[in-house]
Amino acid sequence: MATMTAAERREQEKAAFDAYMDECPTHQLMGIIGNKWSMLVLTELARGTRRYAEVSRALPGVSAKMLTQTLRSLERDGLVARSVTPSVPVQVEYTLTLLGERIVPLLTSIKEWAGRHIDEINASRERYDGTPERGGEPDHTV
Amino acid sequence: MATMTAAERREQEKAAFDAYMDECPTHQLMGIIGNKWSMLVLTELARGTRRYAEVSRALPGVSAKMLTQTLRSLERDGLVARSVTPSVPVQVEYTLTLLGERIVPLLTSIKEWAGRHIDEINASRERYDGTPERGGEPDHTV
DNA sequence: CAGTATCCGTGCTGATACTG
DNA sequence: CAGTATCAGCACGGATACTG
Repeated sequence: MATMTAAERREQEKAAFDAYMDECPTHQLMGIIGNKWSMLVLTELARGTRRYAEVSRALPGVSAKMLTQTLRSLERDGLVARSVTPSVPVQVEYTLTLLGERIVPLLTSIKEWAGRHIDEINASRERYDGTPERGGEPDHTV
Repeated sequence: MATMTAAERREQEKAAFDAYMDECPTHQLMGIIGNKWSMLVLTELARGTRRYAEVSRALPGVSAKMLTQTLRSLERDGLVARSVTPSVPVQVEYTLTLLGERIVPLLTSIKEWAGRHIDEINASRERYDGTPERGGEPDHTV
């Protein structure tokens, strides 16, 4: 059983790593909040219960498809609760669940870090993008 | 100038929102750490300076292309520093910058939250995926 | 109002092959 | 060793049209 080439070993390691990645809680969490609209929707719902159209209005860039998809996803993950009132035009309300409220502080942390450091990141990007042809520039601007 | 249809108003709001989104620090940050390998690479480098092949070995699932791309991206964002030693086979080392080290606690927060709540999320997903056909089930399981 | 259905472009991601 | 280059798949996201 120890008869295994290095290539086979690598294969196995990779497969194991892939399996690990699929189960990696962090990676799963990033899949949840890493997409374009989740954080925005969560942030809006953190302000209070909202109806579908209210969320839509708060996020002028979102299409109906993406909003529904995001909301469904968050509902499936147990972060958002959906309740339907069967009135004449049906009324659907979205609220943060307990779990959903528990993620808000984390979102706030992320937003705060972003706010505090994004300037530095953008400065770095400009340096990286803008100075490839002028190699002599000293780093005193940093 | 106030002559504007509701549709035009919406158009403008949407354009403004899109512009806002592009500059939104949080959204930018998610673009940085939200992709597949950034957090893993950052985490590995948080353990210490690593050479290209060392990072590659630590992350058996990553292809050379993606590793280079991720590393370049992080370098551009000023989170990682790349230093080349022109020895016979060139030696390239990657280290976290000061800014890179400042993001580590945030990454840790994310990982901790994920670790503490992923079970609940997965339970919710199983409930959501597994009970569509049995509608009569009361909610006492929640 | 609150969605669903469909089509489609872009970009992220990866496999493979090649290089100084 | 540390990449680069090219090709290809597919999921993400969006525009548009339609529905109970």
